Amino acid sequence: MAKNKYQLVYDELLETIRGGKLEAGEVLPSENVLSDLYGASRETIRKALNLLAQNGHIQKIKGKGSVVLDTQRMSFPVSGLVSFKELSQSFEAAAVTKVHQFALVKADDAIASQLTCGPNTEIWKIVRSREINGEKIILDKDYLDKRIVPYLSKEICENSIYEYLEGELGIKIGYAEKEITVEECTNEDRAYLDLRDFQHVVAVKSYVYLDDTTLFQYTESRHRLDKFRFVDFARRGQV
Amino acid sequence: MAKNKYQLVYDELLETIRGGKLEAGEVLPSENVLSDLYGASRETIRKALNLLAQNGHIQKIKGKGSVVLDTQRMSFPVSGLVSFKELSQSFEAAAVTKVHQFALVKADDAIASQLTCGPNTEIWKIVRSREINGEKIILDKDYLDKRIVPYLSKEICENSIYEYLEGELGIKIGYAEKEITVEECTNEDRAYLDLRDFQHVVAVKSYVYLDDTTLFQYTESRHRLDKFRFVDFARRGQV
DNA sequence: AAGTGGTCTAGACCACTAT
DNA sequence: TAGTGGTCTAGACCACTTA
Repeated sequence: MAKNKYQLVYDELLETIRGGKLEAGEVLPSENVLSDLYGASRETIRKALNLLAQNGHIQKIKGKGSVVLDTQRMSFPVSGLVSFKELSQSFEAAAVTKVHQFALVKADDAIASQLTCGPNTEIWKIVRSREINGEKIILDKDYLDKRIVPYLSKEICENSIYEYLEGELGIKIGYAEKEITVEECTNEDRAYLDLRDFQHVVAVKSYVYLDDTTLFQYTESRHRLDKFRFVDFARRGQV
Repeated sequence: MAKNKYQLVYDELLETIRGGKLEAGEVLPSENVLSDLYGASRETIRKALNLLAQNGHIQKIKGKGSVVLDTQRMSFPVSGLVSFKELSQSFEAAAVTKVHQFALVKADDAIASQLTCGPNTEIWKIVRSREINGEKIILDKDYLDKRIVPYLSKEICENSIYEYLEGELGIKIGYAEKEITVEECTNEDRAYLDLRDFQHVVAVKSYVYLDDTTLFQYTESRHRLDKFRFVDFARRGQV
């Protein structure tokens, strides 16, 4: 559970916002009031509020207060680091994962360059398709460094790999670099996806790092054009 | 100028990283050392370091220090809020902006719903194409609320609107919501862009807000498929 | 054991917004 | 003028890494 005081404040405030107890446009209690309310220093309260601001839930206005933003407008953010399982829960749609390939392979040149590891490094290779409302829409190709993930199974891949890594293995994921481009369909895309007559797919390539800056995963997620949507919340300056 | 102490520290540290004085993998001086160095309290130093971490320049590791990340790997980030002009400067390519439409119009229903303003509100409508290396690749359609931007000219649009808003008018942009999807080409796309025989474009829709949560701009940026690239840096937890 | 970053405090002064 | 958020300080204790 949230053992840090600022995370606790963050969670509770987010809940009151999400729960609709505060409408968009209303202001949160002032920092001093919250400070008394939670028995926390003002800086600790500010830490929680700044997190809410970063994630697009409030806007802090000098002299006024912390205004609640309309978070429904764009609905859920696909931004940041979220796994497919977390995503599909927002969908509320029937999502089915099918594992097409699951193997432990030696890194060839292509993989080695993506994971910046030596050739012959042992790598888990997983190919999965994601079916939503009866159509195979997304093709996920994952490569995981076995030195970091010693064990894996087909069953885990049918569920959520992230859930396993963070929950079971206690692996702490630090950050990721993502690139979104549009590429021509490959034969692999056509084999595993319901592509209709689209000539292109949206390719999302992710490099995932541990807390200690170790690169341990490369993922290529290929989406059918018409079903792709990416939402982002961005701030101009820094918080 | 950076009048805040933590911004000054941020700028200087970023410069030493960018300038190559620190290689990827090396560690910054510890927070206590930087604290002495800059004559600032440790919390102030931490504020600067957390900004560097958020923006993907360093990774802070407990017990070790602040490790410099390889920021070249993905090259420039298109993420966050950047205008086309800032972007094209990174390109180093010949970028030409052509203004196709520049007019003050009354909001019709379509625009009014995007800008959540009443009908008949006065809106600047600008349509521009962006040419890179001799090809018209991007079509930008901007709608700006005249109540916020009282004056605008074709010349300004040929340059950077953001530069004008922030520099000349002193408008403080707070945040933006962005959505990336793929759409079928319209006749407008075909008229203004060198589309070859692509059937789709990447559509980036942005809603831009002021510091005080006023929505004042809606922009639709339409990119030719093969030239689109979006790079993102994401952290799992919060900083 | 020494050094690192992570959390938290109690207080200060400032700039801005409301009235 | 009173209240708000923004910056900054000096100090404390903790968890973690390294030697």
